[in-house]
Amino acid sequence: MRDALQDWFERAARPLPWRDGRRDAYRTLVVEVLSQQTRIATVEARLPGFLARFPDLATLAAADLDEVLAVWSGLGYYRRARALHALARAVVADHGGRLPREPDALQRLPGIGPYTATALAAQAFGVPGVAVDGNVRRVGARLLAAPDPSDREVRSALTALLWGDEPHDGQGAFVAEALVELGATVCTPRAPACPECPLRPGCRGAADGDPTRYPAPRRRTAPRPWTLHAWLVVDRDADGGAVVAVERRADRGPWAGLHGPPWRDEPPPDAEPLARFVHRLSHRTIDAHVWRASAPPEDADVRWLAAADLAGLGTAEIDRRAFALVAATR
DNA sequence: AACTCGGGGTT
DNA sequence: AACCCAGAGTT
Repeated sequence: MRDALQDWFERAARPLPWRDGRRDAYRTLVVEVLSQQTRIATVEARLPGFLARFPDLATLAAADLDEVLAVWSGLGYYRRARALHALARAVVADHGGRLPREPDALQRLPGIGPYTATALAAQAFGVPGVAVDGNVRRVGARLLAAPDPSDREVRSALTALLWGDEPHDGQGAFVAEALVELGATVCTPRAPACPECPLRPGCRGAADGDPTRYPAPRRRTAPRPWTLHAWLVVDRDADGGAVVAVERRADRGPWAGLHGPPWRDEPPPDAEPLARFVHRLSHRTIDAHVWRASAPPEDADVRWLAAADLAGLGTAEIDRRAFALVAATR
């Protein structure tokens, strides 16, 4: 079965930019962290910019956190950027500047969980294993015809199917990546292409006739409503150019450490409404109001920046949407 | 085990 | 409007 998977992978895998034969550990790390809960098309688009600014682990470790957040702007889950920066510093401090090879050691680093540790060890260092992400969880659930198997059950079933017992060193470095690829391109959520699947002979879900019954849809907590008011304060600097009040958020909470206009639970007094939009997060539905205020909130510690300077800051999408209205204040 | 944390593509 | 994305960290 492992040979069938390998044949399929070599024939059908998407030609992603990082599948070029170079298995540079740092680049693989960056790809994996960027890929967490993020579509591959987005990773393809943003990887070059990240690597241009932080071409190696030492450069990343030496950078300021704010520079990393700036490059991460718009990607979401900004904790990943903080963790990746902390990881680079930890590897320099504790591992001589080289990533450890073993999954257990990798998982002790910031931002590296069970999936990324296994995937990174496999792709960067050839350590065979089954990395269970959302794609592989679906492959495993269908293989077992199980509505909600644990990650351990999925790993165990796939290990048994592909190796018989334990992963063999040297013969399965491709497996982790191939299983994810299979879930992403063949064993898709709504319309799996079972005739193309190298694992079909062992798949109970396909044998039962409707593999899309597995896994059962995840119960999600409904997004809670949240109302926020942006205090957009536009002033003139000494040269008459427009400058806007910018606040850096605290280091915890949503959009930690990113820059935006001051956002508060209450609108500014005597303010002119500029816009209102809905901004959706996975667990929040934000009713965002943007006001032109005459002054920042009293508790705000703001910097005054021209529009051109905003590009170099770490900002979230909701901030960009508010700042885009500065032009409307003329 | 349930929440938090982004933003957007697919169907 | 669901559903989910090459998940990890915290409570």
